[in-house]
Amino acid sequence: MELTSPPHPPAPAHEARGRPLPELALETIWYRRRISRADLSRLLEVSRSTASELVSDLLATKLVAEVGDGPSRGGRRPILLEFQDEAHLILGVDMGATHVAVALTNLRGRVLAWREEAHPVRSDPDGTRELIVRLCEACLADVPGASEALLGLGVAVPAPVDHRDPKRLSPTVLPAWEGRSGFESLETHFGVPVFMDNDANLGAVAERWWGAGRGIEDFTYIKLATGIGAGLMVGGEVYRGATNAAGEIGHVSIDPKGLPCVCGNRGCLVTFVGGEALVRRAREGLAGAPGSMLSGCEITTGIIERAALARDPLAMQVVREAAHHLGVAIAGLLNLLNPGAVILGGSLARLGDDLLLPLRETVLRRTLVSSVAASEIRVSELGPRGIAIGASTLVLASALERPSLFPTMRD
Amino acid sequence: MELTSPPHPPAPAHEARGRPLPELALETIWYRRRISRADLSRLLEVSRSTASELVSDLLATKLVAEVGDGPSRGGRRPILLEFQDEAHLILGVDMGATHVAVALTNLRGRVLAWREEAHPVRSDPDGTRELIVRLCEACLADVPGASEALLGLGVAVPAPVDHRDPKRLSPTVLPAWEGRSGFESLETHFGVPVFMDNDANLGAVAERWWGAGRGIEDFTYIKLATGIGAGLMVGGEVYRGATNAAGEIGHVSIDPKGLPCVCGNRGCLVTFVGGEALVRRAREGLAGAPGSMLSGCEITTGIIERAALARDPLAMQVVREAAHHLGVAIAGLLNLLNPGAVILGGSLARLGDDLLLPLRETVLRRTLVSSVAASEIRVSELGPRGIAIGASTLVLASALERPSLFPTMRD
DNA sequence: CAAACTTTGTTCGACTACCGAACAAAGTGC
DNA sequence: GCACTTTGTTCGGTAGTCGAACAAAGTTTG
Repeated sequence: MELTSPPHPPAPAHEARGRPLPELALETIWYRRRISRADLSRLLEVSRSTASELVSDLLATKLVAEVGDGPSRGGRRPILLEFQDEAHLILGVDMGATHVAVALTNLRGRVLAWREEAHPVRSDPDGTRELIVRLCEACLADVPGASEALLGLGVAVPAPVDHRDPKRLSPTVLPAWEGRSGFESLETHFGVPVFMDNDANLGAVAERWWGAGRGIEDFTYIKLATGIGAGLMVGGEVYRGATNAAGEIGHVSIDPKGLPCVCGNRGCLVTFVGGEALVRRAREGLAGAPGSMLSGCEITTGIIERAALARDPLAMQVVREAAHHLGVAIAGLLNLLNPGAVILGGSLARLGDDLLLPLRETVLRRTLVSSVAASEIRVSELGPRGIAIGASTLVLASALERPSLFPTMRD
Repeated sequence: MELTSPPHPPAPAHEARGRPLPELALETIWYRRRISRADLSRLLEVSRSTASELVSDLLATKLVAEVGDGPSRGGRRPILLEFQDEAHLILGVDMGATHVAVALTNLRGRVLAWREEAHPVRSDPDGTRELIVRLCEACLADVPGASEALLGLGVAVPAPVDHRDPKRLSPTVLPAWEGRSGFESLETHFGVPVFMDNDANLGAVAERWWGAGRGIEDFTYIKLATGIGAGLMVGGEVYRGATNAAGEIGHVSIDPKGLPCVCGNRGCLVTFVGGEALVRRAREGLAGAPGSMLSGCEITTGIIERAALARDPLAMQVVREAAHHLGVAIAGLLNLLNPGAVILGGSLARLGDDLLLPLRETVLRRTLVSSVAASEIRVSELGPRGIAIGASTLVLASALERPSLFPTMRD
């Protein structure tokens, strides 16, 4: 039997099987997608009789089904078991600072329906909650029978949160929300559990399961948007720090004599690479770049990105500068955390090599050989849907870890 | 029954008991020091009959003994079981850049014998290995019967290491050692297993078990000596990164336009706060401080530290400047990692408040309120013996996790 | 002080999860 | 055609854990 990793995400811990066998069995079948009882018994290191017993329980839950015979390996042909990816559906909500997006996915992270809409999330909690419900229902309406199959709802919020308590919200970042998410209403409305986490953390989760972080235990995901936040993946789990505030890389100073930042520090990364900083630098550069695509319009980060993709010299110059500053911060990150990869997400990541090449150059000049050798700096593989997919994955991961969340495994 | 934490270190995971009960039982008795069968059954959440059975096995190993009756709580008085701290001894070796120190400890981290000696460790591998053996034997000779009771040997090395393979050593930091530790000879010489880890990591371990990091799951230990390194404690475990290079905080840049560093970067923390930087700053300041204790002698970091403790103005000025620079780096660390504490070790930590007060001032000015609120910056509680104690603790932790290391539990 | 109640620790029968051996079914290879 | 493999099931055995019952040694109440 081959033990090479199949596609996709976190392999169940093969070594010390700490958890109950039924859970490990379900997780392993999900992970391998198709597997025989014999292979399962070898992977879990239990006897074939035990594997058989476990499987017969799982068949009863309808999460696993027999799907015909596999190829013989010199003896009787194995009966293939397959995880039923469509047995349940999950709603993943990306609540950004200025927009809301919703993905309806199956149990393999595939997006079956998608909705997004601009909205002043920061200032309008009630309207945001209504919008979330509306977009969710629109997604559910796209897929017949979706409401009945719904397993749970995951929400990515642009603020530090205690992921164990989806009711509360940090009041310092979203003051209008008064410290309450109000997502209990989602729970009652859709009749399923609601999970919540920080957006950068969920970006990291999504990349780990389906994107550029597959197979990497320790990496850092950096979301480059209006603000800058990081999701730290440590040992395959999100690292949250002592008070859920880990990952605030935007307020790491890269120049102690730099401009003052709202946070009280000077020369924060966000004052060089944040949305407002990019707009400011573009404006400053307009005088020296008369023919630029950026002249004569209201400059936004979206416009700068588009102009850079169209190879506008001024926009590219702004991006290049930002990349160099980002490089200084990432060099420090590499020295301190020695991650297996750095994955860039957020809107700025769309620029690909225009961002990566100057960034890598700065990093190479500024790190110890040993630490950067194994480190790779990449852009997100999931693009703008990554955060919503991560929110959905949050529910999936919880369910695979604690299968009692599946209605058919509760009895 | 009270569930408040007794003194000391990592409590065994009470929740999901992932590991075999005999191991958890031993660990719990070690942790509580004295406990009855009834209390043990409640802590482990097993029946009293099972607890009784587990205990009778442990009594046979001599690691646990009955030590009379405890106070009644309204019924029959409990028989107290006590972990036998002196059942085995451990050697902890602190291999610094310029010295070797050895601690002989019991199973509670208490130092029973101590030796140290200056030595050019970097350039003389063979002499260092001989010196380690000599100091270890001297320690063993101090305690009657120590050799027979020896459980294992832990070594702290001043370089990144793969702690799972004590034979290899990073050749980039200690070139004369040619990538080999040669510690297999220690294994055969003393007839016990040898464990190895990086010195900053072991400083963190020691503080977590016995010092300023007790009860804190996530903290950062910073060793301030000739070089500057950090041990990152994440979820109660040392975080090593993808290639065992995590914690290189000395080469995090705090000023991108600063002096070039040997690592290729500019303005590394070590160029402001490292041993050579302190000496350089002291020399530069001599002209403006005619009566200083530092004039007229060969300046070393040790002398600067002593002068600062004696309140010499120039030395204090050098320390204050270093503290401010360190503060910039720590502010970044707090924003990025949000640790529950930052613990300063190494020789510079002896200065206590002279270092801490200016440091805290800089940090307060440079961090988000939320992240620093729960974070505390402290100095090591273990002092110069911390690293050796950490090396000993490495062995202790391994044995409590995998009790088959105890000879009496092997059969 | 006796009676009632608590707590501790042990004993013992029962249950559960898992294993290994044996076996039938269904393949491959010479 | 025959020997050998692999798969999946059946079934009796075993180790680990539990619960009930009990004796021993306390405390509290009247």
